[in-house]
Amino acid sequence: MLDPKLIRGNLEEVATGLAKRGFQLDVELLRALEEERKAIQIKTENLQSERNSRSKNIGKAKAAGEDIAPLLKEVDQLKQDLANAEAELHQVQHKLDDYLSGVPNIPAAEVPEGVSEDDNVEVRRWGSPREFDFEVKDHVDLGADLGGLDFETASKITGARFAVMRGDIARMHRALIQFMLDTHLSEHGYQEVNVPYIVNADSLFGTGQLPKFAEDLFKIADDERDFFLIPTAEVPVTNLLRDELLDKDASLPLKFVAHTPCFRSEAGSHGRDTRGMIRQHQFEKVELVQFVRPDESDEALESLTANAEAILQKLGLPYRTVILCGGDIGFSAAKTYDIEVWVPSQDKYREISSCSNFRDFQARRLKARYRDPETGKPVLLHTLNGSGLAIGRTLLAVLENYQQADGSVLVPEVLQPYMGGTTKIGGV
RNA sequence: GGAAGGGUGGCAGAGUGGUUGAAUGCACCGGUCUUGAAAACCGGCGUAGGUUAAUAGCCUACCCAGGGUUCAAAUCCCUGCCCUUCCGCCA
Repeated sequence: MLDPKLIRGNLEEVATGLAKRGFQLDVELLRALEEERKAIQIKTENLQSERNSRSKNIGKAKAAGEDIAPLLKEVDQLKQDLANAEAELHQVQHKLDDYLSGVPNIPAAEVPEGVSEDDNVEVRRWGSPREFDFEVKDHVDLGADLGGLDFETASKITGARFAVMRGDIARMHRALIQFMLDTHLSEHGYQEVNVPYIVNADSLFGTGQLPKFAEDLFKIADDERDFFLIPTAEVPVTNLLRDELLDKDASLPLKFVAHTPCFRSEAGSHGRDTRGMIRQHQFEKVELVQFVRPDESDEALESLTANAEAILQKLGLPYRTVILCGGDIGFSAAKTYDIEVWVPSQDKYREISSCSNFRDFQARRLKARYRDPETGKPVLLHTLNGSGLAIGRTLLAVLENYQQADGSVLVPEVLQPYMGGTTKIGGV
């Protein structure tokens, strides 16, 4: 959520900022609603004030043993007027809230102009794609030949966009999780958390998935409760601080790492990436989340992104990092770097991590604050998160980049300790 | 699933219809005292919204949430959520 005061006082500037991401702010609607709100609120509060003072007088009169009947008569009309005014005020406020909760974050100044992912700008590249002297297989064929990746059985058990992993591939999948967690823990200073995979609507509102993106989520069928499967650990982890006010001596930044499954309905993605592990309804992810002071979030995004990139470097996987253009940036984000890993079978880089600075956009929805040691006043935190990394896509990248002519796959050195010293999957 | 008891400020914990945004203690901030610290004493100390040039005043809201009763609700009624204890079941 944007700061209502900012919008009120800088309508045109806000509209211009949002235009960069292709969002057209309804300036006229906001101006009208705001004008209405102001008038009704003042009226309502005046009536409330009058009710309060009259009620106090009645109390005093009664205590003094006076006849209060005439006083009650006086206040009769007031009661009705107040009820009307309050109802009217609620209505306007709901209209404003409904509209504002659907307004996305303003892109940062350095976010490039553009309308689609084609306009994203590469900021750096690491490693160089390997030259293969044989015909590369994609991970689906590799996995099938190795007997460790099975999409047919998964579709029997559940349906499309699920996978069964077996043997060394399942083990490598688990090894990747452990390796990433350990690296972020011991080298990057994150604290491990284990969180619920089912969340309520308030949590999803806090991080921005609701109210606009309900169709991307799996909702649990339950008459009594509004529960959803998490689309990313960002939701439960960022909501750790919902409705919290950190003590002024709280140590910031707070850096959390969590491993969770993620569930996405992939509505609107029909026909895209239907083959293989790229786009599944269920996948696992190691997620990085930071809560920082407002003046430190720009720098925090750089280090968080570097933390995610470090995983790819240790795994020896070539990648590039792009900054998302205005048209491609997510609803809640002010600035996002995507990290894209080299996928040999597709001869291109594919997203494996998305690292974003949300500034105070999520924190305002969440009411996640800390007490400024200088002023003693509550201040909204800045939130950031990024995949560090998506496990399925990392597995896919390892399989394809480390494949050998005989169909076997070498195990990256850093994973070997997590696989009982195994150096190769398949082959002889 | 059955039974009972609870949700009040950063924390603990009073308060059952009226001048209570809320006693008291702890914590915290400022001051006095002290060589310094502690103790003691004095003062301050919630959040959000509105108005405003103002982080000055003033007004409003908030005692889990949402409704209701009333001139007036932390206090009474209803619904929901959450927590605790006991029993049952269960990984």
